[in-house]
Amino acid sequence: MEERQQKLLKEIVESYIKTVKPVGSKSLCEKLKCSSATIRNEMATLEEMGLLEKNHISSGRIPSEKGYRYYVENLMKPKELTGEDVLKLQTIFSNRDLQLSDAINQCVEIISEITNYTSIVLGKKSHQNTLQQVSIIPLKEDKIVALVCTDQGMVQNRQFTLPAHVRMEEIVKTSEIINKMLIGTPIDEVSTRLEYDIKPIISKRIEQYESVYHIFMEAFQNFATNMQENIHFSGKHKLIEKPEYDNVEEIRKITSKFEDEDLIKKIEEKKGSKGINIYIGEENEFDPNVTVIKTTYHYHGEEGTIAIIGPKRMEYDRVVGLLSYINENLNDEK
Amino acid sequence: MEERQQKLLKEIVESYIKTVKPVGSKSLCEKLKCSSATIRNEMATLEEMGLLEKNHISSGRIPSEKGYRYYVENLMKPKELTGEDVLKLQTIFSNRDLQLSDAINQCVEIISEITNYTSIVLGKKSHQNTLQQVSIIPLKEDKIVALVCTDQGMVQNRQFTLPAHVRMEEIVKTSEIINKMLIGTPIDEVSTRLEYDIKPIISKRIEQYESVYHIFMEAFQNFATNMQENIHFSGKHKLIEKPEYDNVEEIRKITSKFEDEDLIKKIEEKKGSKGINIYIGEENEFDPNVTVIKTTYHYHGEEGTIAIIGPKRMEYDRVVGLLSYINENLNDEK
DNA sequence: CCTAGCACCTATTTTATGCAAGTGCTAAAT
DNA sequence: ATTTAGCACTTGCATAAAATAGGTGCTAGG
Repeated sequence: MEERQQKLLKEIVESYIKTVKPVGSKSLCEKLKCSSATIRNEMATLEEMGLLEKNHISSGRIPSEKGYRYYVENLMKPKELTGEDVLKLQTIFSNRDLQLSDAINQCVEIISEITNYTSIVLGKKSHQNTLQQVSIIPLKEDKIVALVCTDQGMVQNRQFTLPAHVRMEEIVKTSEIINKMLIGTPIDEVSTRLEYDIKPIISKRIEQYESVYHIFMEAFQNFATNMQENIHFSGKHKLIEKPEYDNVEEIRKITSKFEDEDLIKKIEEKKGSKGINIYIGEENEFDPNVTVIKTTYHYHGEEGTIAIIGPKRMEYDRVVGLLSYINENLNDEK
Repeated sequence: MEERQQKLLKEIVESYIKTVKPVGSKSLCEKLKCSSATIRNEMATLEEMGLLEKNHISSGRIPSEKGYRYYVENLMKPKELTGEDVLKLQTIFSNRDLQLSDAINQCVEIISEITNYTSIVLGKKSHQNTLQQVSIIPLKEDKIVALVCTDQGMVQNRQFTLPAHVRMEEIVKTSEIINKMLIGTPIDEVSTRLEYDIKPIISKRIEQYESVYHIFMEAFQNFATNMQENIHFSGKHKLIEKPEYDNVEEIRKITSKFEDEDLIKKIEEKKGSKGINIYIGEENEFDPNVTVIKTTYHYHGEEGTIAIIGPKRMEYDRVVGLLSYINENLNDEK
């Protein structure tokens, strides 16, 4: 592609991102140092290539999805974060006493605030966590709380009512056995080890071992579930405040989608490459009118996805810059 | 107020709730067994009383806020729940192993589903909980997790990095002292007791007692904070799908409000009477175009508010019926 | 290869018009 | 003293017609 065409495309994309108005040939004369007629010719060829679109036969051009993609891959320069923004993020990252999950959640709030788009963190998993301790706390009546804590300090708890004939001591004894044998086991292998290592042992010593086994089994499964179901949004309203959302139906549609957890999870499931992934319009499965930019973090035993949702005319340079920074700072080097 | 006027108001309110269309005099002839002219006369007097309004000089009447209030207080009969709905709610209430908070959250989902309005649970507090156990779990390096568990099985945890010169044994010893002395203390008194009972003791035995004291202090404050900040929404989209939300600005406004936690909390703070409280339009501080109906629950040591947000033409009879049921079933008798 | 000029499109805004729904008032009926 | 019928009048809404603005494509000349 010729250089002037590239420059033209770049100008059109950036102008449209800024103004949301189809861009006409006249407005670019100065920047490209040629007449509107010349620009119209070039525009026509860019349109033939599928990089530009017209709303109606005679209004300015807007970038097509293919146009955005070309822009993202060839023309855009990620923007460096401002010192101010870096500072905001660093204060979160460096707060060592903040539970990691909370830190990430706060991080997403900041992202939404500085980008002005909707952002999500989701799919938190903890499979690099290992078991640190199981605790049983007896309550009154036949109730207990079972706690699971990992080496990274994640804690989940679940309440149980003891089945008839199961005595407290048996539960406690089992928890001690688990603590003796399974500490250091990756958290997502615990269920398996529980079945193959622990069950045979307690079956010899405990009468109602099936019930006891089930309690611990559920406690660990609860851990896995709670970890994965976590979806944290920030700035839902930012998206619908963009001027492209100028009709009621469209807003309702997107608002419903925000509440559809299964759909949100699709954002996470879509496998991309390392680093930053960009899904423009039809490329993403969430909504054909938005762009999703996401990255993953693997940090202190927790992993998850951070995604930003904005209109297709997203400020790619700023968002990519920001997510790159986060991606670099939130990944343990191997 | 004359009986016929009451009946007229009732019909108008109920018709408007159903159809969202201003109701004209003709449409009510049959129900009231008189001519449209008579009805027009009565309407005029109801309007003078401030119970009805007109959009423009000549379109049917709609109820004013005062009209809704009169309806709610004098004309409406709360609707009994259907057996089906009762069943749905009972399955939640009767699941004894569900953490109460989770049960309430699920409850709110159901409420939103069966009413088709937005619902919230908020302001969960735990001041009837008493301390059951404090646990310290050491992690690698100088990190620890401090756990607080109440007699009702609520658990909160917080991670700390030990300050220099503070040894693990000192923390553990302190936690033992707390467990010996403070078990059974109402959870919101623990901070005070920590200062007046525990601090003097450890100051004699532990060198860096100020640091140790601070860790536990923070752990308990963390408990209080986490308990109170909890806001759980369900069905945000239900409200904006109502036909009165037919313009973009209005939808954006309400969506922003949904994300404003301080504003949401005002719903809880507004003190009302026991039982069900109804705030119509200007009467609530959330948004003058909606009605908020709320009730509180005090159940197994947890208390909080459940609120339903809908348009002013809310189906008061159904919602009040539902919330009454919940109010009855979710309050320990004194 | 670039540019000026002009005919031509199409969306948007403005203006005009007719129609539907409902009211208020007056006068007659009960 | 109420209730009702009749009618003039008001307003909103929908539809159509006209004017406007922004921009294009093409042609011809530099």
